[in-house]
Amino acid sequence: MELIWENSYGSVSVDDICRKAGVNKGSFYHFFPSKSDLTVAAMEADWTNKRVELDAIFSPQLPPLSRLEGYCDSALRCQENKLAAHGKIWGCPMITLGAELSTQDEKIRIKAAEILRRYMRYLESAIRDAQSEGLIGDGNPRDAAERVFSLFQGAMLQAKILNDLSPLRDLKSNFLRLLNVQSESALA
Amino acid sequence: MELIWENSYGSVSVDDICRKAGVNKGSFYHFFPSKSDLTVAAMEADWTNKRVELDAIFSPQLPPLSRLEGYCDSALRCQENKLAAHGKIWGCPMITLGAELSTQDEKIRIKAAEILRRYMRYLESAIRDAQSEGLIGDGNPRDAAERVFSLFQGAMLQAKILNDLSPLRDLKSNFLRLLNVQSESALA
DNA sequence: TTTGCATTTGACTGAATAGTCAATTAGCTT
DNA sequence: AAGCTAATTGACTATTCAGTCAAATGCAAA
Repeated sequence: MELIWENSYGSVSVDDICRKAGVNKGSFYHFFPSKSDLTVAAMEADWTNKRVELDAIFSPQLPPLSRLEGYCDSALRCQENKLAAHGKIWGCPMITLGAELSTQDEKIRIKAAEILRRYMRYLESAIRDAQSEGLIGDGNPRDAAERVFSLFQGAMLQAKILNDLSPLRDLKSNFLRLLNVQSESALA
Repeated sequence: MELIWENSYGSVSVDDICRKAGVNKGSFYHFFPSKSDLTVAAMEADWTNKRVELDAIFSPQLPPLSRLEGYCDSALRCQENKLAAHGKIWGCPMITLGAELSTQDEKIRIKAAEILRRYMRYLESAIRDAQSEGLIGDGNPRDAAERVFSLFQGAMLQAKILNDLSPLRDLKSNFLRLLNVQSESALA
């Protein structure tokens, strides 16, 4: 996952993966029928790791808008680290894989779509809670989550391509704009 | 450009490109030092083509919010065509290339960033005109263009990965939400 | 200790890869 | 027609690629 995330699916060879994993090629193909299948498995494993952090960020114990704020902060921190360590913004691995392979590899596309939907579920639930507290405007929370996530993904990608974190810094206030925030104080 | 857009940079070989162009490999390398350089040239050529259409969509003769609407419509139509013809949503070629190669190929990253900035200039000017007519809220129009474009890119990518046009259908109203539209009638 | 299966090994294949090059051809200028 | 340069040709290299396989090893249960 690290190799593919840092570079790209197309530029990473099975030999590269085996070298990094300290494994022979025969072992690789003993467990995975193809590079594509390994990638799907790596995507799922990445989700399993990430989930722990996300469950904490989106804990229902936290005020709903703080959850969204925490999510933006964590994304910014993550990319700050990549930039500091490697000089490059890596973006979101699911999006990167999806952008590269959605037209070519249906299994990878489906897995990316599946995981993105899981991400959106966190947003949806935070939005629903925020609505019930009267913090933001009404409307289908799933649609709202979808558009907030679009903005998030887009900002992430823009940051990657411009190699500049600023699109990620304004994310918090742009989320609220998109959610018809009820009082300006929520922005504080 | 077509090959790379439909597939990906990594999956298209110089041989593929030569075959499609009806050209020998020697000729290719007579004009371009590498596949990467050809890609940069193809990106610029793609912009030159696209520009004609964009100049029409964003004509200052049109009401500013109609320009944004026209842009959303044209993006939707474009992806509808790809879906109908090839069964897949192709997304935006600059974003696709940028997502795949920004960490690996600096020349391509810079060209993608340059062209994305040109796109944003259309948005910025429409937003500034809309502000001066009192149609939308004030605020730095460049920042507003950046966030509208983030949403646009994100929706495009989400459509590609989900292989479903619906994120593109709500784009128009989500633009306005992001721009603090002054009257609901602007949504009509 | 023996049986049996899961895992590991590393050499191997055949195809594809980016890029080279000397020789040929085309087309323009004088 | 002669001369010159730009463009074209296609065979060539050396490397890398995904994927295979028969043989060897590890390991756990009986």
